Amino acid sequence: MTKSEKFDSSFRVLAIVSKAMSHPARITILKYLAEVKTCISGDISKEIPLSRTTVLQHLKELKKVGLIHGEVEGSKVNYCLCQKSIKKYKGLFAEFLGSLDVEVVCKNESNC
Amino acid sequence: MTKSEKFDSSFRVLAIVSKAMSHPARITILKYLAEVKTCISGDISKEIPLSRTTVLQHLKELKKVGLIHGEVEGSKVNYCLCQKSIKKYKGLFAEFLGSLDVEVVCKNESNC
DNA sequence: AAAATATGTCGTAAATTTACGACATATTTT
DNA sequence: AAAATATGTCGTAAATTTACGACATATTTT
Repeated sequence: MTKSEKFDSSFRVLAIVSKAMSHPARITILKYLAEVKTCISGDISKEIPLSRTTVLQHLKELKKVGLIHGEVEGSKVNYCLCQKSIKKYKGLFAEFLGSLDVEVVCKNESNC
Repeated sequence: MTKSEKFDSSFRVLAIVSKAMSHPARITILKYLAEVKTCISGDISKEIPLSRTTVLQHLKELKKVGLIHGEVEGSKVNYCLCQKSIKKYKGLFAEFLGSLDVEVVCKNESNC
């Protein structure tokens, strides 16, 4: 259904990244990773009010778009922010939202 | 289920805006509105490869978070970008993604 | 070795999202 | 007034997302 090769490729990328950030748990995880400034164990269900499996699921979503990456170390997996993609996505969002910042002329001038 | 008062309020806002931008059709609509620099009829299904009702549905999503707003004018509705919220959200994203830009110290230094 | 810890894998229920068609209604056009 | 145009409202199917629990397995600890 959402077989959207119908849409512009760069728009699809933007949509995919947005989707990765479209859940408060995932935003919380990203922020947490930035705050502790280190890699965390995959089991951060103590920090997030969700079960371990659900948190794992969210970590997988973030990993899928490259916002984080995980390194296996013995019996645990350390997840870290991926600075490279974060910078890239920051640029993408700034560019896109910036491109929306234009003077719009409407008949009815009650702009919002 | 996603009764997430569990999460920080500002994180929830970010998630809601991200969700609004998480579909290529909606990104396309926003970009189109910026390009034509005017208000468009609710029926832009000629520009978007989706049916009229589906496009309407997407317009509603964008309206819900305030990225666009529609003005009824006779038998038609003109949708416009809402500069106010676009600027606000641009700031939010820049601030959030900027806050993720920190030096992360991991044991295994293969940062991405 | 046994217990504890950390993950991984499945399956599943409930909620949402996405995409449309069928109608109904209101407004313009001709 | 009739036809055309622009929306609005419903209902629905199929796909996805979200949240968990039950087990299985691998690795550390004790």
